[in-house]
Amino acid sequence: MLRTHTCGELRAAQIGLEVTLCGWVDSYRDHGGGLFIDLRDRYGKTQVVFSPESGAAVQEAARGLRNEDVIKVRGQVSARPAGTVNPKLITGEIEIRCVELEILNKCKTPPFLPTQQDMPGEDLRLKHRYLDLRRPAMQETLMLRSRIIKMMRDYFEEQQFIDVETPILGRSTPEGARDYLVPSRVHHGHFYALPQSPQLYKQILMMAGYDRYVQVARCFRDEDLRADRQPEFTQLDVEMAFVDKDDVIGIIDGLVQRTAKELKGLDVQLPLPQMTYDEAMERFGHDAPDLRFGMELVDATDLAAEAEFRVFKAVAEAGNRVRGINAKGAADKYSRRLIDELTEFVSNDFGAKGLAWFKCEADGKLASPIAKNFTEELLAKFKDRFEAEPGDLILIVADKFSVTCKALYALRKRLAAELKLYDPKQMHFSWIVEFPMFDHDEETDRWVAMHHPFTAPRPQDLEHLESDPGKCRAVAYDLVINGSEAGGGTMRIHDNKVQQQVFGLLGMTPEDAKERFGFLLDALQYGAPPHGGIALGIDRWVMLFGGLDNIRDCIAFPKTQRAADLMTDAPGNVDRKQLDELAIKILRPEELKK
RNA sequence: GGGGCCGUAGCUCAAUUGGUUAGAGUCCCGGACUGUCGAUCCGGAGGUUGCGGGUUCGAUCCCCGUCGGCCUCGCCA
Repeated sequence: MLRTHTCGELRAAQIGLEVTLCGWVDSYRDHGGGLFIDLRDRYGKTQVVFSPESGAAVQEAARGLRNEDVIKVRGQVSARPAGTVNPKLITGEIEIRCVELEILNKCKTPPFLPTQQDMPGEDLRLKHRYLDLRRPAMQETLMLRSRIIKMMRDYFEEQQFIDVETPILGRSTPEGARDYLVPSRVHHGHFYALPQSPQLYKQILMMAGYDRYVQVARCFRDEDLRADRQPEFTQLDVEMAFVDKDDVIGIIDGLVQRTAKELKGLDVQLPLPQMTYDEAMERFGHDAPDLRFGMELVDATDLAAEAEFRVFKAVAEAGNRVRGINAKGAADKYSRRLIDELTEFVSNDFGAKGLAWFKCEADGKLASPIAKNFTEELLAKFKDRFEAEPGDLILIVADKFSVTCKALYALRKRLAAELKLYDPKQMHFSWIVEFPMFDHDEETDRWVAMHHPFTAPRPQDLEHLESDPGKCRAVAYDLVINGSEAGGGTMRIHDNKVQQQVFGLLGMTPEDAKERFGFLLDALQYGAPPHGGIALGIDRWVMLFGGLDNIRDCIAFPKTQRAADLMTDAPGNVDRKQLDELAIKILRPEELKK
């Protein structure tokens, strides 16, 4: 070891000890006579003093030190003179009187300092990630990530789970997300796909008798990125046999409780609350609602039908919905101009044709540009329905159910943030259950699996699997933390016939199904136990428990929105020779258009 | 593929209605200073205003294109 201690460990108790520290120069203060260095490593900072006692040569060398130089210092741990103790540093009672200095690596003037107040641009941070990762905030996040993963591993090991690794090079299954493909050198024209998740492998493991499986699994999806989405991400993948959904939920409940306690000191009451998908859509317009605050969606379709207001009436008569939210006390905070902004917001991105609004005046009456289309009596009914009080702002969207969901969900989320309806430090955990088995794809007029094609329908819904797929509910459950999908799972089909039936509903011929999933259909006939599981998004857990709003800050080497790594410049060109081995030819853009 | 925001000194930002020599803090360089901890003080260096084109007497500012970063819709079984 080059060092005897870290920069975060020395205290008054070690005064008098001769120590050697290594680290980065965090800052330097040259006073001519004496010179001070804060030496930094991931454990903390320690002040190093260079004075005439250090010797002329050492002091001279110290004078040349600059930020981010990597040095080794030897010296005695000393009490700081009275009045110079620094309470901001955990090591602030002591300092090292340096007698020997070695510069291990001189740092060029860096493009930015890990210690600077103003955050540098994200492109620069990603390009020089080694500098960015030196920032204490990044180091804390990666240490938190490490703790979370360890906690998960410990927890599942205690419960007799076995960690099994599954292949990274697999077979493409064109359902779901776009695959990352890897060309085969041995089989020209054939490709591996990187796993979107280890789904089928873990199911096969259940059939193989490994009835409690866990893996920290890297997953790949070639889709566009978002603040909370990376093309490669990490899941805690779990699968269990001879269980029902309550067993899986129970296991995860326990993990949530322990994590919240150990990381946040929060006492989470179990079982975590559960809400059905239908209820969530009705009350919040989304399958991952943020339950840290109220402002629920209110239905007023029946009242809208009574109005002389054509927009409302037409929507109600067409069987669509008129719904809204009541932003308590927000009437004064939203001027006409700001409401116009909200209108633009819901119409540009969420397909709403407009945003109707009422302000509840001091006299308790609802005021609005559209109020003249309503009788006094009807306005009073709206007021009651939305439980409006003076100062409240009611915002209403009239449209297809799905549009009201999207627009009001977005509006609710935005207003809650703007009105500070929740404490950002607060955490809320819940389950959304009983998702639909299928979504109807308008474009292709086909049923598509809402979760994945291996999801088991509820036993009571088996009968209308064929007759009314849209009504069929799955044994599915999503873990929602603060309005973010933090995990999702299902019980799986363990019956060959049901699995074939579902494949059929998804538009696969028996031949298609055999070609793509023959191994699964086979395995289901050789002793497949009832099983189910879940996958937790580890990056998102880190984000949520770390109070961060960006998944890139939870990952050591993330990709930009265009899926590039600015440090290594991946993806990059490859040699002609490599392509030849793979029998791959790159088309020019104009050739591709054909 | 669509919508939006941003790009000015190494870094973080400013620059009046389109106007004359593009500024500040920090970093960097030189100097001063015996207790600082966002050290202080003095001096200095540092600019293809992302790139290309256009409008104009004149463009950091307006227009078009392009590159890059971010947010978002679609997409994400």
